Amino acid sequence: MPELPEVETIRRGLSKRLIGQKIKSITVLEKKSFQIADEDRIWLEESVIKSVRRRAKVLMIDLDSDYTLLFHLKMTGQLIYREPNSELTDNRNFAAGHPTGDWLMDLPNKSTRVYFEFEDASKLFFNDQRKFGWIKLLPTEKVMEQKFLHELGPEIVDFTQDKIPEKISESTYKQVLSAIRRHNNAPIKAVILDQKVVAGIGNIYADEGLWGAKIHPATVVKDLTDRELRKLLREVKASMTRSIESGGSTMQTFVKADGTKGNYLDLFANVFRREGLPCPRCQTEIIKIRVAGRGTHICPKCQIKH
DNA sequence: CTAGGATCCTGTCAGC
DNA sequence: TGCTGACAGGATCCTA
Repeated sequence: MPELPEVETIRRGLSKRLIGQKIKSITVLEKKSFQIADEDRIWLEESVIKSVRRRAKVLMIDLDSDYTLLFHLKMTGQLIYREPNSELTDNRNFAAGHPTGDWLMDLPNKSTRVYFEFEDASKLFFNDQRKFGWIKLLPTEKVMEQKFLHELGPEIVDFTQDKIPEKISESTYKQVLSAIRRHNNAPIKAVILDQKVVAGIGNIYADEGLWGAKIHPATVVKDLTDRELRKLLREVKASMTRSIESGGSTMQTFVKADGTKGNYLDLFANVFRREGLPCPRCQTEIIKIRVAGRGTHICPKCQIKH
């Protein structure tokens, strides 16, 4: 579920709240979600959080023990930070990730897999309905050697900057285009979802970018020009930027000011989960199809297969 | 090497 | 009201 913009939103939110905090205790309710050996726990308890980083969809919390906690939220992960004795919507609190009502519930609940308590009595809950997500611990200097991080393709731009860069660098274009072209017979949507080709694109931003570039997701790579592929990367980047700048999938966007439930996709999405609604460009009804084994949303008029 | 499908899990929703 | 199957904002593993 959470893609690069969602994880970046979490990074920004937790960075403000966690740096300098000392871990007092960790409660593991689901072993599968906490892939850390008992003997390595000494690197966690009593350690202080130094920084919060991100690479692709992986969140990294660096500790003063020179170990790093790694989080992957996969489809249904959430991170929920709560101050003691505070109202749920108090802006000292923070929740982001898969948008469900867990954000507003007493915690831990049945989806809570692991939670951390800090010295000031604040808590960080890792909730994950489907249990695909995980937490790992590695020496900080070994983090980037891990296969799943080492093999990642480039990010389109550096989204961790406060001011997100306007332009994609020429070296990134070249690197990503040559990686895309290694999959000449595959549908373009499948290729941009491959984290080894380009890091951080998931189902939402794939659909949004393809709509922006007017490319049918089932078009095979060899039928696309470099110009079309460059346009696609620009559109993905624009959609991700709008998502991050609108606050992403946070509790603040989930609960509207009048108390009703909002949908953060409304803040930036043109096609994703909008089947049956008019295309914002040509008013044709958006349809849902299957491409690369994933639900896929397109405008059947704007996005014609080559 | 690439391409495509099954798989890990829990919950929800449409259709009978 | 059950029940059943499809599906879900991810990525790996297996086979051809």
